[in-house]
Amino acid sequence: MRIGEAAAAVGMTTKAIRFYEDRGLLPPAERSANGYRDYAHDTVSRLEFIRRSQLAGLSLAQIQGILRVRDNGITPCTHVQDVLGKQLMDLDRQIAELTALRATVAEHYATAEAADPECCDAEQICSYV
Amino acid sequence: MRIGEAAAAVGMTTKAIRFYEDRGLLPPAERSANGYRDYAHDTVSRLEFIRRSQLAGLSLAQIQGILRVRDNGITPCTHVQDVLGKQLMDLDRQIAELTALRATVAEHYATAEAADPECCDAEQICSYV
DNA sequence: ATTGACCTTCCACCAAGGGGGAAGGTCAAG
DNA sequence: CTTGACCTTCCCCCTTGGTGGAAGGTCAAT
Repeated sequence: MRIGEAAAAVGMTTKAIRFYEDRGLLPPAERSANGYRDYAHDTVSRLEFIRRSQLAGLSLAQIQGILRVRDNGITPCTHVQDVLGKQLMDLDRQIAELTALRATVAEHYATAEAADPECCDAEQICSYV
Repeated sequence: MRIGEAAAAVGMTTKAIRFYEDRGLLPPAERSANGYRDYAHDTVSRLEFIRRSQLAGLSLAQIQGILRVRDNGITPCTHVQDVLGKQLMDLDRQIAELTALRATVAEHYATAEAADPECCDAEQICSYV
């Protein structure tokens, strides 16, 4: 199948598919006699795996790591578990950071609600932040 | 004061200060006879305001908006409250998104822990994602 | 007079994940 | 035989918040 069909099959753009090939997430495509990329059906599975992984918030680099393991003939289960574990820790860290930031901003907001606008000192631009 | 002194006073790089000027967060600097930027003391306050605002997670565009209001001679209190309110909503949205993503990833992770590695189907690369 | 520490401008680069569009080749249908 | 829909490679563009370096000017101290 040609790149446009593969793209339509998984709901990606042809640009994205070429980009993934360029980044090493897809092996260099087979070519038809006219030079067009010619994909086997398993490429669709691979693209769908990339999509599922992205939905799990994995970066292309992480996805590439998993695919490389699979391409070496090893079942990537252990590696995937590692990556998912790291991803969980990373998400927890991000959520904690955002939650802390939210508390700070909420505090500023409460100050701004309670304060007297006339007390604004031009020197420090704004005392609520 | 010269740019290096201003930078040292607030713990920024000279690069960052020129960048802020370029982005319109600072007015075009006064120049000494030799062409060097020559800052008045209130620039330091302005830079500190920028820093405080960044610590509250505001983007340079948002900070610029606040400074523009202040530069128009208006006390930016109301505008700042608006921006902080938007920031709170934005943070809540981001936290909700990350929390939902975390739940998804945790589910994948639990599946991976419970599943039999031998059931791995090469066709779909990895059934845990 | 020359070194060193400043300063100036401008241009390039980084993360991530692609999108836009040019210039050109290929192929089937009307 | 020409039109339209594909495909190819190529390079530039976007976001945000800067950083790095080159090429050159300025100034105080040695």
